[in-house]
Amino acid sequence: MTVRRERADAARNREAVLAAADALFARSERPRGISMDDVAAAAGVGKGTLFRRFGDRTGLIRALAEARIEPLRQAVEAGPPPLGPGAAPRERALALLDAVLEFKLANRHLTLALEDAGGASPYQAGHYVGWHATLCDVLRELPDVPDADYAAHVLLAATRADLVEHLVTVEGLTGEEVRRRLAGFAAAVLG
Amino acid sequence: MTVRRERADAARNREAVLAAADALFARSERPRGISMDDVAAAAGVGKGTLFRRFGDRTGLIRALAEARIEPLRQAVEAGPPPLGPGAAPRERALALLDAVLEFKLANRHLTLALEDAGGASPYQAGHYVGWHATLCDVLRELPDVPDADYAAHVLLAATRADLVEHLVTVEGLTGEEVRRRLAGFAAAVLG
DNA sequence: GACACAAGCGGACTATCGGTCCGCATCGTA
DNA sequence: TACGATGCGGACCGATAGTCCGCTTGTGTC
Repeated sequence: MTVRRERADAARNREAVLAAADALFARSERPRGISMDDVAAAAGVGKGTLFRRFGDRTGLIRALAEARIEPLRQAVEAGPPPLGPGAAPRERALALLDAVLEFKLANRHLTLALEDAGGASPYQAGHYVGWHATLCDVLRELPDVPDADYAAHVLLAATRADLVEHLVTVEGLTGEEVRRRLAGFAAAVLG
Repeated sequence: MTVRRERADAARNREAVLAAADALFARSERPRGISMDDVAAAAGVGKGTLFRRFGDRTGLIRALAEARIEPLRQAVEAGPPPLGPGAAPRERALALLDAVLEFKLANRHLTLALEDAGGASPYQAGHYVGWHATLCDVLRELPDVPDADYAAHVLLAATRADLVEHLVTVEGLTGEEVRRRLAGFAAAVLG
């Protein structure tokens, strides 16, 4: 069983595509406005390369998001409290929600593209399932929250990309204000 | 100023299109899978007729939804309590949320199509703005809810079509169970 | 270094879909 | 019946996701 190493040019192209797509999505207001041709051209590769590597448009966006989310996932799974394990339930729940919101604020366009992606339910994406699971676990330890599963869904729904986008661009809030509001709301829910 | 009456054939076609689209969206699991050609064919009209009447795909879906939502809007604006004006704030808020959720449950595929529609933010749609405004007004009268504007957004986010869809099809809840959960959560938030 | 073969590349090509356009049919009216 | 306005329909267009296959390039072997 020899491990097939990735060819050097393939690795180079993968990086080029991810970097180009990242820049493109970060710059654009409307995710749907960026075509796969755009990404291929910006990365200086052929379209075939894109699709062989990432399967389809959704796959590309997911790969992009997954790379960005990874540090957060690590921090939640094995980082120091209050985000990592070991913190008091209430503090950890608040820290998780704030971290998720902060991530979405920092990557607005990308998360918008991700939650928009191709009609696939955002509720089945790996990162969402992970966040929901840990939030559930934590909420179950709080006596004031009767229905942890549902409460976790709703609290995470408060961080949805298009809601955040609306609060920032239409209602004119700053990122900090949105974070304060979520913190206040969540604190009330957690009792 | 003579009022230009709608021509008889135009009215007939409009009804045919709405009925056909309604049936098509109700039947299909994935809104994106239904093309304008499908609707035109099912209604027995040409594509041009569709677009002249409704502008674009989003316009058609909105027209469809608007017709369905109208009774709910009426009931909220001028119906009897607890949904209509005059009820105690807490009861009215709970009634509104339940009514919205019930609507989305009864029109799952249509609301899914609506919130998906063409990259347009669901937060700027007329019905959402209306629901949010009344919910805000009502919440402001409750001392236990500090940030009415944001709380209204989050509570309405708890009724989002794709979340409801996920709870029903993936987590296997019944509509009644979802309603109970929302009611429990909202009751806790309202104090 | 030369060779052979697998892995990867790229961009022309296809299918589909939203949306437009315009010659023709139909309606309402005098 | 005749006529102008309104509406119809489907051929057509441009864009875009995704496929395909002949060619190139990297890599392990002698």
